[in-house]
Amino acid sequence: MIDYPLNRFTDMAALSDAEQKRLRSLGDTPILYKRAATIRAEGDPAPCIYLMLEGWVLASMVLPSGARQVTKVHLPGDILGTPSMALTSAAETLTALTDCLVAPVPLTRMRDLFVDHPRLAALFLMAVQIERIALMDAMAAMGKTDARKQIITFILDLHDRLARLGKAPGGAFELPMTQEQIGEKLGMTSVHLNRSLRVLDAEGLLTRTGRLVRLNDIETLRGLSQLPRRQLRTDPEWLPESREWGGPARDG
Amino acid sequence: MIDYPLNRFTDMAALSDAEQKRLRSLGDTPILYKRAATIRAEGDPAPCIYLMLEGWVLASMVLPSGARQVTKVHLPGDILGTPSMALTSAAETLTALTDCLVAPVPLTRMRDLFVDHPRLAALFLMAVQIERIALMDAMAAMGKTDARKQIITFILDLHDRLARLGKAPGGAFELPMTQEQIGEKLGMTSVHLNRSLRVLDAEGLLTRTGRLVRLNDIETLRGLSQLPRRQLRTDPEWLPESREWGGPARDG
DNA sequence: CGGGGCTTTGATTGTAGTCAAGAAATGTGG
DNA sequence: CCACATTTCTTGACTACAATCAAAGCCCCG
Repeated sequence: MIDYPLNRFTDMAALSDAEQKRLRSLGDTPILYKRAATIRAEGDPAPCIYLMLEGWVLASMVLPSGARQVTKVHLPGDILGTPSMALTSAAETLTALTDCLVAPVPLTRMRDLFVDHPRLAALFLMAVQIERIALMDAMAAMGKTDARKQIITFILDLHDRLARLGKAPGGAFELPMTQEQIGEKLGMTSVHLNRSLRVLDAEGLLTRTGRLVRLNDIETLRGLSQLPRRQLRTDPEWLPESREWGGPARDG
Repeated sequence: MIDYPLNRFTDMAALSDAEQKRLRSLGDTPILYKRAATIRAEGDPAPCIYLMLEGWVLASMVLPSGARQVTKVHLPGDILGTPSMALTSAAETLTALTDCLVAPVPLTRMRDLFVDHPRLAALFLMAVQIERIALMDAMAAMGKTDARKQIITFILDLHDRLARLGKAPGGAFELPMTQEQIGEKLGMTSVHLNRSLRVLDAEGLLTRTGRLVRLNDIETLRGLSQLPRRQLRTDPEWLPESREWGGPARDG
């Protein structure tokens, strides 16, 4: 029974007590990874996924050329490592950006979730689709947008996700990534990223003080961002009904 | 009961008779869309997903700037429109590249699938994860790769998917896309795509005759492609058991 | 108070975008 | 089956955004 942000699920539908309990008992005892630790490397066996409780985690893959592409910046409440559910070995490397807390969920336990709680399974599927849309959006930004707008889109996305967790007071937050890593996310070199960042700084749109980023004019930034605002479907009529009982609780 | 390629499911696990039957009765009567028809536009309501039986379909999104990004080229056996399951309106526009046949599946019917057949629900989830990995790969190729290698990766992916359907005899296939559309997929202008294509042609790696593409040296091309070959997890031990009975058949 | 990673800046190169126009292919109607 | 209209493809000339290479300054941490 761990205290874990359920927003990935509750954003889309109300959960019964039994469901909340089930989700909270889904993960094993959380593990603490230190900053820069590798949680799981590309190619490793992938017998579990992870619920993220605290910290920042980078998901990335390395191409044969040696170049690294960051595919996702994960925040608390995210579910890590799910793309690899369908593969014999992990598709992405998961690296701790800060000290962080993650609870492993053996895939065999996911089976029970699918059997006992079709509603939670459906919500899990929706969460995955949301991630997929995030990838589509990132891809569109990369393909069709110049560096400056891409940075705005990225920072704004982080801001909105942190704000939902109450972690971006006054439009400011700590960004624990090097410019190299941000560049690897956006598909540009750190040099070019740096220049573009200072342009944004000079324009007064955002201020950086060390790793602290402050969005000075969120509305203007939102206007410049090239992505549609997605509207979550809450309580879709196709969701299966809640089940009050959903199989034996694992921990008594 | 429609004849539909089940490879998206059977690639990963054997299906019981009941399961096959259920999948084949999932879709409504197939609809024929003519070339260039819009199956569903971005922003439309999205009450269903689609099973694809025949033809080619493009999934794309348009940015505020007016630029279009193609997010996926769909082939027979694919499941269309699933990203929008989690949204109030469709995230992508689905356009028929050729005359094509698709069977709509109302989302309410997906609910029954989740309730009656947890095993099929889990396989569906895995199929979605595969799509997500495809997006990650495409993203990596865009961010970290030059035009020539990106084209190789794209053509090779199409080839492999068609070959699995027996539609790329001798390493050749019809590609019913304009260079503009291919450019919109790869994040480059049609002019630049054209020049890069002719380079590949001049190098002898691939031959184009009208819309017919022939891969002359697949092994060399595969070596140049910058993506890892993903290995599907077949029959993962965490899959729920088959159910012989899975709710009332819809059509008797 | 070093030292190593990170950031910043400059100079130069190169890949890809833009604009434009002619050629080829494709589709349409008579 | 041909003639015309419309896309699509191809090519050239020029521009610009981003990569590369290199070095200096900064800052945090031990």
